[in-house]
Amino acid sequence: MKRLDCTYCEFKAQAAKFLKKEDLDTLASHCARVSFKPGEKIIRDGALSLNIAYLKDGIVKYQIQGPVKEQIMKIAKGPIYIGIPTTIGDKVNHYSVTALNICEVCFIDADVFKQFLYRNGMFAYEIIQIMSRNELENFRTCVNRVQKQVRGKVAEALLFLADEIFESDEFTLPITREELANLLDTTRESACRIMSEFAEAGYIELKVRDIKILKRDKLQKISEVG
DNA sequence: GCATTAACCACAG
DNA sequence: CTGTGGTTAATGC
Repeated sequence: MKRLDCTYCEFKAQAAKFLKKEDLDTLASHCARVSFKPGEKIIRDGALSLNIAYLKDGIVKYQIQGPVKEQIMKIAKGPIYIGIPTTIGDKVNHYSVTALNICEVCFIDADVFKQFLYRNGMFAYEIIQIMSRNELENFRTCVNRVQKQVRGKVAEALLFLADEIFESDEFTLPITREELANLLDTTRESACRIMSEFAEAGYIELKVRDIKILKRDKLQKISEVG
């Protein structure tokens, strides 16, 4: 197995910058790096979790089993921690995380991770900050999902993908229409229709999965107003 | 009433 | 898996 060197990892988390050399060595020896292909599950709902998953690179979707069907919670991109709540919060995973493209993941021994939290205040603070921001964002997306109209949600999602995930106004949708609809709490038909509508209006260029944002200001407006 | 929004159904590439 | 069209129910003037 290839030896890891966390000290010089270019995908290192912000929090890990507060770890000393010896801690990083400890981290390296209690950490496994795994590569995932699109569609593979990095975190499996219901499975025992003894490691904190850190997504070094790649795009993933979070999904959770609801009373009716599996729900996509969000799309996110590395480098980020993807498994803190599910590993610290319980022994068993409460959600799944699936790779949408090639993903590089480090699985950190949960006990080692906890030791860092206990002993290193700066490290712990960084983690708390990440968790706090996540919660704020969750509140935000929660109201948006409930109060925005579908048109606004689609516009928002397209801008989110362009700005946060691909950092480009031209990108390929990493999920099906069905999944996008699920993420936005609507139906495939509505999502399809609204995207066609945007294309018709010249706000975007649409070639099935390939999307190009042409009138960002219009989408911004629609996203805000609903 | 009338318009708008969005889900549901059906069907064709 | 996508894209559309028709229908229907709910909601707001």
